[in-house]
Amino acid sequence: MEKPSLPKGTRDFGPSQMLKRQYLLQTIRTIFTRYGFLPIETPAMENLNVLTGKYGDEGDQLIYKILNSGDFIKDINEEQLLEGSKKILPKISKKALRYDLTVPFARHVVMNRNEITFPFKRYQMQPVWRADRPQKGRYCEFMQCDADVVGTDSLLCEAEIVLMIHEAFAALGITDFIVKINNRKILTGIADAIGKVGCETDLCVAIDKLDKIGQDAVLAELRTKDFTELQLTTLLPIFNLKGTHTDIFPTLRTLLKDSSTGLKGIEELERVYELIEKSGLPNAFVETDLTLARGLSYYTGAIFEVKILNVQMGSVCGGGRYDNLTGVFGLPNVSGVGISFGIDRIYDVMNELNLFPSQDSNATKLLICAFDALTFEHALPLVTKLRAKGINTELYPEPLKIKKQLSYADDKKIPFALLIGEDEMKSNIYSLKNMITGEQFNVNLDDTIQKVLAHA
RNA sequence: GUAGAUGUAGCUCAGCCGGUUAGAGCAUCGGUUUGUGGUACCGAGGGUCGUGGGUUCGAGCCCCAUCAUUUACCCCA
Repeated sequence: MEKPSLPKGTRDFGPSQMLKRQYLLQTIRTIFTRYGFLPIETPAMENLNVLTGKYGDEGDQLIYKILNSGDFIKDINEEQLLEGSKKILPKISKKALRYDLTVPFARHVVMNRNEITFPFKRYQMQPVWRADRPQKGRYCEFMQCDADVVGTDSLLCEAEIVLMIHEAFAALGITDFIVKINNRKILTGIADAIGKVGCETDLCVAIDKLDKIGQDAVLAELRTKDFTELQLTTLLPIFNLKGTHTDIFPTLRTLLKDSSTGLKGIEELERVYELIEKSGLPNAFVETDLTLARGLSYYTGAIFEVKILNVQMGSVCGGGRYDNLTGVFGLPNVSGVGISFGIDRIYDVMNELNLFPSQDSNATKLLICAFDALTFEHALPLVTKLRAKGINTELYPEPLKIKKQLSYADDKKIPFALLIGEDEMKSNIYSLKNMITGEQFNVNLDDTIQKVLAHA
């Protein structure tokens, strides 16, 4: 006998988990809809070349590739094998599981450009797959909830993303969170300003560790990446930029005065702050974090990440603006910006903080217990009538011992049981048992309907 | 890729210095109660101690290997 098992980083969801997940998804869906986003879905798999090259080298490594059907190795000779897996990959795999929802969305936009009215706002809630090493809050299969708008440069979209995040977390009861915001143009500007054009990634990776390993260790790491002492000295003031955006931006503007890209980034961020404030959210939980870089290589403007405070968990939301994602598929000048809620992490956090409301109201309300075959038949039309009244009703599928049937009701937390024996069948007066209080009433069908509905 | 931790009943875990027949709680099933659950009491089933080798008179315990799980780093939602 083989023992069943699950691939690592994947999970089953039982009924109680699913009810909570659906609540979470529904809450976010409602808010996306309120902001004018409409749903689409795309296939679990994409052609491999659609996905590769969009996420950076690390990202490409983590894409699950699907082997070609049939004899996938038939066109490979020994010589090619020796060239290594990277070379033969395109020969043995043409498809892959999607790594995020943004790239498939860009692909969808390009393919449907003639039907789509721009700006196009869509949301998408589907699983994605990453061949990562699982650990706390990290899974190989997880659900993302994306809202993106493409076809406009307007910074209102960035501002509305921040508003949506606030509204979503408020609806979920999460109050201690912070939206970290940055702009890739500022990062480019910083690299320009110290004369390391194009090295913003190395820079960010190092700066990001400032809190963890300290300034000296960061400088040491940068030296190994060929940063000169002069460049590091120029960089130093940037390390100390702390406080609100109004504190940071004047200094930053001076530091980046020679980089037109950097200045543009500052200007954009300032406008986003202004729009958020004018939309009526003056005390937004937003913080400019110059060390925020984000690995996905397609971002070009604003970048976001949301951290929940007081909980040990990586970021639960991420997103940003991408100017050229549709461009790589042949549709230039369509800028997009979006946000992705990582609902598996949000689920874990809400569970930890006990924020899920009871989901009992979604489950069965009434269990009908028949004592024997005859009363079982009698119960059949009753079930239909009760269901027609909108009451979630079950008839225990076999007329077993009442003990057994009530145990089932208790186990499933069904609040009412309707007992039907010979006497009840003859009189049409049934015993309705309240499973919570233990009280029992003699009722007809109408009373049953009323009592059960009243309980809800 | 790097480093650590852990694998004992369906689940969570005890198991002393290496010593006789490997335990508990929960869960499951049965009974006390053949028309009444959740509480209580009684009882039952359930184990190749991850796997393979080694040391030893003797291994759940020590050593080696291997597999699996998990945590942290990197990176990410």
